Amino acid sequence: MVAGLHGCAVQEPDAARVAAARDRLVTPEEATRLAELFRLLGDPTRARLLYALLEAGELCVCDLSDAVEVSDTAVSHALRLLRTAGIVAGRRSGRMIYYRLADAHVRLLLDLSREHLKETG
Amino acid sequence: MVAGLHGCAVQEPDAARVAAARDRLVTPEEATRLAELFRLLGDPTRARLLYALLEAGELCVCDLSDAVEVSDTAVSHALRLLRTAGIVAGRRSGRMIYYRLADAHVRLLLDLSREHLKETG
DNA sequence: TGCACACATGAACAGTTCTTCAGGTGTGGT
DNA sequence: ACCACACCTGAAGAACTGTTCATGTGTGCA
Repeated sequence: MVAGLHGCAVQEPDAARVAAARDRLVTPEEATRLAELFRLLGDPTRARLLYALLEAGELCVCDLSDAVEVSDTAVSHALRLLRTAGIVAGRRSGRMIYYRLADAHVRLLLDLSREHLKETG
Repeated sequence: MVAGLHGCAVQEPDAARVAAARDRLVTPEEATRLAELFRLLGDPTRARLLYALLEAGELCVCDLSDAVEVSDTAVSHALRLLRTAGIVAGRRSGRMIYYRLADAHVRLLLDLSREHLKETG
């Protein structure tokens, strides 16, 4: 029995590790879902919105538009994606809608990511 | 003095919070850099590669290609981006190159992100 | 030296993404 | 009732992204 259909010829010693990497804890579907989460954080406009909310706690769309220096339309589109994903939530007060971070884990990710700046310069 | 050039008409009570959100800790440039980091994690293939490395510690390209079920060429392209960003590093051994996570913060982010799965279902 | 394997790289193409523009909803003031 | 404001939404176009295909580099083996 020679090598299988896929991958490199050396399979005996690494098969166990490959299996471990594939089966344990994070399934392909889960990794894809987490990638989706990271993808939402991986846009300059959305990231700046989120960090602004992390600092300020709660801001309306026009304040966000002002803080991030992006058109209110673009902010609205960005917030819709974040809202749909449950990352932010809005609260209407008069004509304004105040947005806040709505996911504790995302808050932790944002906090933790700031540490990255100090090291990588 | 009426409202400024930008944003909503209500500016007095929120000006301080907007300023805080803009000035404190995370600058626009930093947020953009962090977005770039998240963007790299925000692709299914790259995310699966990273979680595989998180589990297995060290894997060669063909093992990764097998584990993630993506062509070795696609893996190579993905690894190049991650390598350039300092997220992974390669070690040559014979004809194979073994990759590993090279950034402690990214490792933390990946670990922390897994918690997200438990809550959001 | 020659071949096979593991991996890298460049070009090209399909799919996706983000912004802007134009128009729509809902709320408050007069 | 009307208008202005804060915000939302759909369509459209430019820019970007990720994969595949074809080819190139480097290592080990005979």
